[in-house]
Amino acid sequence: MTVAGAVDDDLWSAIGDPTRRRLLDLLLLEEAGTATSLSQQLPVTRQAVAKHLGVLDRVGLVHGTPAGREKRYRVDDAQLARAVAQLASVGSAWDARLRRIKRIAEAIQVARQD
Amino acid sequence: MTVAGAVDDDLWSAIGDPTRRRLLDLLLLEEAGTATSLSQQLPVTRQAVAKHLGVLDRVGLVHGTPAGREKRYRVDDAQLARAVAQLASVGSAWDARLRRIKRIAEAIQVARQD
DNA sequence: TCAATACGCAACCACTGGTTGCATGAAATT
DNA sequence: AATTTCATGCAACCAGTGGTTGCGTATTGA
Repeated sequence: MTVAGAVDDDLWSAIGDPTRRRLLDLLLLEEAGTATSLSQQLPVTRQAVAKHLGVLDRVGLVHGTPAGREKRYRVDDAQLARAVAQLASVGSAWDARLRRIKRIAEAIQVARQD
Repeated sequence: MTVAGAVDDDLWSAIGDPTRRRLLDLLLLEEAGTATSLSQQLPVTRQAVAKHLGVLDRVGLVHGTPAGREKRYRVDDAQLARAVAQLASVGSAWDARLRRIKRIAEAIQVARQD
């Protein structure tokens, strides 16, 4: 099994952006949020957040429902769980390869220094 | 502890690119490689690979040493282990939050469908 | 009714992943 | 020794994207 499958690429690129990660963070904390409410807790404009919510919505990690004059976004738990699983999968694959080359011992020690 | 710390962003952006992930993959498999040798196993040009190796080198995930007319790159095991650890950390943080909202049960089942 | 607020669209800028083209330097061949 | 080959590096260029500002529109509430 190859670590970097083409299927996961959109998911990765969605999760790969720091602003989008923080967005998911906020949505997990607050259960729901609009572009403007979220933008107030981030160092970017409302429009930037709106674009990000757009790509997250397109990938399915988030779902937005119009509520009057505002559009409320929520995390799609199943999709995020799926994403987390893929994260873990890539990580463990690399980990396994590092371990297989038997240089993992010192590597872990150095990695624990931060 | 916040999931998306500013410190990790360069590491994430390095790992976030699909081509760079595949590059790391290849380097883990073959122990070492040059821009040209790696580009032959990827659907991108040698120059693109060279640029990617440049950013991976700058972040420290990879290290290139000149050997005659070619420049041989190897993975930095410690750094990659560190990166994998951060991957896992973000994943488990999200996982914990999903779990804490107690909707995790069905989410996992749906996620297992692929 | 009218002001405030939340959204969407469009134009614009900077950066980045990708390309092609060319120049340079080391290796190998004759 | 001279030449050809091969790997690298640099520069220009293009497309996509994260970010901004500006404006128009619709819903809410005074």
